[in-house]
Amino acid sequence: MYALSTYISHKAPTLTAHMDKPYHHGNLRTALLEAAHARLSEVGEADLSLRDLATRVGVSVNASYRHFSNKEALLMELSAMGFDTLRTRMLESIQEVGPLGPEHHLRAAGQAYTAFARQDPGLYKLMFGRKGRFGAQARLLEAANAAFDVVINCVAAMRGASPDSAEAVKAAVGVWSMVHGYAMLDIGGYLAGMAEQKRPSAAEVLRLLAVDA
Amino acid sequence: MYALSTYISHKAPTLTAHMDKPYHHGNLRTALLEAAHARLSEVGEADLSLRDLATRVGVSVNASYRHFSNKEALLMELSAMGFDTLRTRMLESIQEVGPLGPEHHLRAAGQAYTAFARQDPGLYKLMFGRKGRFGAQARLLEAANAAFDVVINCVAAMRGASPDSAEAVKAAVGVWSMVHGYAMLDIGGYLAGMAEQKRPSAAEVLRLLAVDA
DNA sequence: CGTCAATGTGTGCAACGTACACATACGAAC
DNA sequence: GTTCGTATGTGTACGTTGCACACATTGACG
Repeated sequence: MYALSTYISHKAPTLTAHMDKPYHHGNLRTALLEAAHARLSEVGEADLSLRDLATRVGVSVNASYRHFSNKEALLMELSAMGFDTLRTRMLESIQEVGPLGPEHHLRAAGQAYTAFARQDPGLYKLMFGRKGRFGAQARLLEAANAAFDVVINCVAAMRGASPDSAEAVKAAVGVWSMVHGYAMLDIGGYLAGMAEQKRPSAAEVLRLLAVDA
Repeated sequence: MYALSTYISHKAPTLTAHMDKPYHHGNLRTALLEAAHARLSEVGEADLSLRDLATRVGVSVNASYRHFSNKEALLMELSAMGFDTLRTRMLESIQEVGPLGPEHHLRAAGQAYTAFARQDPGLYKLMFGRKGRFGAQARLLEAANAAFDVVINCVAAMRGASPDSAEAVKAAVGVWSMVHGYAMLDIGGYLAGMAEQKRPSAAEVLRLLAVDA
């Protein structure tokens, strides 16, 4: 019934007299985040309820308020973790490519990016719905910027420019826009209605970009 | 207190005995849509409530169920209207450009597009959050496709290809992705944190596209 | 062994979407 | 013009939600 990691608690929780369930969960914070993540692939942010999450994890609703000040805080942390994962995925697929040059790196990162969005559309939508709602949250901001830096570095290398230069950043914003827009249209179902031979792949769309110009 | 068009009712509503307010609103459907639209610029979809809308329009909550089967239906219609407006804005700005050629037309459309998103970020987010939630709604689908057709036609003209050709559609998806992604990043506040001289304008980003290649 | 901070539970509240029964008003048929 | 059906409004009620508050249980540390 529990997610796997639920059992991997740092402090082994003791059992009550009825010995059926420990009073302390042992890893509630992580378990809640995982439950939210899992649920997001089924129902969409609007239908995600704290009560449901708590029940699934086997705990009272209010226990979650010991770990997150409110629902928004939980979603915020989940979003930030999403950006962390996205960054890792891009870095991994860049490393797999090896020393073939920055344009191959960018292509690989783009591929990893759209793969992430497609694999986890609920989380992806959540990630880009958080910010700007009520001012930037530091944790989320940093995670998002760290992911963006991967793109900037690729683009800067392609142009032989510094990652701090305006031209590199501007081009990187263009790349990010393209990939993000494609991912959103895709997971939003806006491409699904098109005839197969007219629907471009992520790679085809990326090829329209003149990054090194 | 009412939105302007609230008073422009087709059937002039009669007053009750107390003569302070007509029993029938006269234009409730439109008034609700307008109220929702207005509210969206202040609070975001998640905090939009039917009760609040009804109160603002001066009507009981359940009256709205005579015009929309549920909240989602109202938002769906509002989204579709958004796509209608977006299409109109693009067409208007294309017409203003005149016979300068398709690349100028595309640029103008892109400009109108991002302007629309910036002017009405709440509505814009709503529009792209609806579809795919539970299958396509015909009305919404048509409106979205009609707007997309404007882009396809521009791109097809630029390439001297048929709007039905796969190459035109694929390139148009690329353009749409780019503009949509940029708009989303912009109104999501993801560009706001960047230094001014590093933050590209919509036009700069669009210039990265090799549409006619 | 006693105490305290961390972490859990139970109860309660206001707001939400929406279903159901009923009230009102307008237009068409007689 | 009265009658009557249909469109459109209201009132009440129910289940669910996020969250606040008081209280219970536990493990760690003196």
